[in-house]
Amino acid sequence: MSAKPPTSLDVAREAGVSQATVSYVLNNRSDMRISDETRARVREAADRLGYVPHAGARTLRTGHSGLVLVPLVDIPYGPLAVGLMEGLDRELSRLGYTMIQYGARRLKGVAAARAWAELRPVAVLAPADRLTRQAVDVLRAAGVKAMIGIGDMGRSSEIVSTMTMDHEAIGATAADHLIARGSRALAAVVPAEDGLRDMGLLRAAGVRRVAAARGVPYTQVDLAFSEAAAAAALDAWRGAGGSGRARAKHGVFAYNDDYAMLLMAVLADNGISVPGDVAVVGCDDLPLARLLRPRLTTVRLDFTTAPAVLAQTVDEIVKSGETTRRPLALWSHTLVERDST
Amino acid sequence: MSAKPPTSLDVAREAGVSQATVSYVLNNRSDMRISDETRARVREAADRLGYVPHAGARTLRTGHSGLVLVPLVDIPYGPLAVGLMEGLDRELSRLGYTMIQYGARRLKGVAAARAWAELRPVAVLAPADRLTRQAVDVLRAAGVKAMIGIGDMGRSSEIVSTMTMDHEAIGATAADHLIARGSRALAAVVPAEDGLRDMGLLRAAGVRRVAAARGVPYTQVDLAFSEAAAAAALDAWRGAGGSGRARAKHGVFAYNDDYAMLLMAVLADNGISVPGDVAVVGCDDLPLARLLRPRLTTVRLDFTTAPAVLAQTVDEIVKSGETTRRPLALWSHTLVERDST
DNA sequence: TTGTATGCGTTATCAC
DNA sequence: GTGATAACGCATACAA
Repeated sequence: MSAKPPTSLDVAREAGVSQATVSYVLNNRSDMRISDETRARVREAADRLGYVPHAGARTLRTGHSGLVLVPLVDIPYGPLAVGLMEGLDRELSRLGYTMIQYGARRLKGVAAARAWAELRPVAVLAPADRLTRQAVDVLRAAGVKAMIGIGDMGRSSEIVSTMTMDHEAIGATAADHLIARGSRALAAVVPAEDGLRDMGLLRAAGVRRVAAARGVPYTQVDLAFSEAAAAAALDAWRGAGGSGRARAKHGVFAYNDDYAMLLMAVLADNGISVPGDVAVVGCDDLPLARLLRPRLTTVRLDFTTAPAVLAQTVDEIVKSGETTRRPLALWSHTLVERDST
Repeated sequence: MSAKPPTSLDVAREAGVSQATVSYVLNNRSDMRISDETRARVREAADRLGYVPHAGARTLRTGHSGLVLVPLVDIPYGPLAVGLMEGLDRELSRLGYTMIQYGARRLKGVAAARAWAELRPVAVLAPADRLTRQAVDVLRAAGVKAMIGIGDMGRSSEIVSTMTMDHEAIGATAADHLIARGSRALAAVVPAEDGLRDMGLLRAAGVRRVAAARGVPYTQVDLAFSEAAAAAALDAWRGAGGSGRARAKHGVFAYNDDYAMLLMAVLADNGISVPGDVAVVGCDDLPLARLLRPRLTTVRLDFTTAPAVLAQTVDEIVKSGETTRRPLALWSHTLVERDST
């Protein structure tokens, strides 16, 4: 029933001027001297008609969309990721870009990249493992200027600039603290979940490194997120002489706060005292984890500077056309000591 | 450094055919009889050049973008919301639409609607309170066919089809269960947070209604998400004769699992036994909440059918051009009894 | 200071 | 079966 959306030509007719004048006025082009009276007439006409410019047409004409595509689909959603996205959106729009989340979940591999390329974004911020050689070629051929990988696990950093997370350092920080608080045997939880396992291994490597340097025994605990799995892991650990006669106080880095909560629930069920028998460190500083008793010592990740730096980086790469790869370390971490260590 | 992206004309030249033939082949138009050999040549040429069609140009020509805009920015992110979005993305792409998240956070009110309208989406699924009369006018004028509000709180359902949540029923379910488990005094937590308060009031209304029907006293507990606030609320409640000499067993519906965890932490700190002295019911069935001891009884929300129905509804409205408003009740809830009641 | 004309990449209407 | 051509809405070089 609704008529077709008004175009700039409609506005021109309504205001009694030419289409070009409408464009000049609505884009605030100061190099074209336009009388204030004409400006007012155009603006009023546009308002009256409810005119909204057609982004596709503008993109076609100008050759750039200002779109920044952020197809972060299967990242672990939580307060941290949401905060990062919100900040990024804010900073990018401040620089004149339009941030859009478009996953194209159904498409795998290079097909997904093609779907992204159809929108002719000026930049793509995607999980690093999605930016394969082929995907990057497709995107670059489609005119994408800046491509930044998020959450590098090592390999893909060869291809594009990547926002790395030094997971090993996180594990090391936790391990250092555990030893400082008296642990004489260390363990690290590695999640069994597909998307988390790689990060878990890196964090565990940090724990192992510290354990080796300090000369304390180290155990890797592969763990699915269920009470049953945790209980089984605990039994196995006890069977191996865990907190038994060895008498060495154990320290566990639980990968993150979720796993730490799982662990502490099972430890409590089995009458193992925290931090008396076992000390536990989480990661993320989730609001919920502070409600644990004892309160959870955790590694807090700080992304506050990331959005601004990331947006700035995108802008620079877009404007300079540079193709060099930068490593981006945009976060810091702090150990927050509470009662579980 | 990179040359401009290849166009369908480039593909035509490469394949030695006309531009129109390229379009026919790449769009699989069966009404035009094209020799298999030509088809193959075109496809190969497109692949070789890394040709990707220009979405903006296609939108301009065809008059429709296939874009479904989902500017859900400040909804409470959690496993539920993420699952809903993932399902919606899947179902919409199955129907040939392209789901995009674009918040335009910086823009308020009708300015945000204008930003959405620039993309000429075919449908917009937005928080119901953002789809004001004015915003709807802007979008409709820009050719948006279907507009669906998400998370109605009552008022805006007058304007567009809205996916409602019967929050009152959730509260009532919790209250019924609490009474069945022996509670003789009910309370409902209402979050102090801006985005949650309205929902909290609706859920609390359900508790109040059941309390009145069953003739048990009812208390509304306004609560910010902090241990200090919860401790203060507990003191106030005790001062008012809470679980003291009245001896009536109390049941609390804590709004959701997060607040339930807050509550149970503070109750434990004060030596109040759950469910002995106070029974607690949460909502959402968060994985983490199962780790509580005692395990948390909760109201599980089931959105499994929502994505398919929502996508189907969008498709029907788009294709029929209907403007009637439908109420959409796309979820169900179940009480999951555990140990806290 | 304002208007005219052209082209961006695509699809669709017509001839051939 | 295939190819030339127009039109979508906008921005801009150029003419007036």
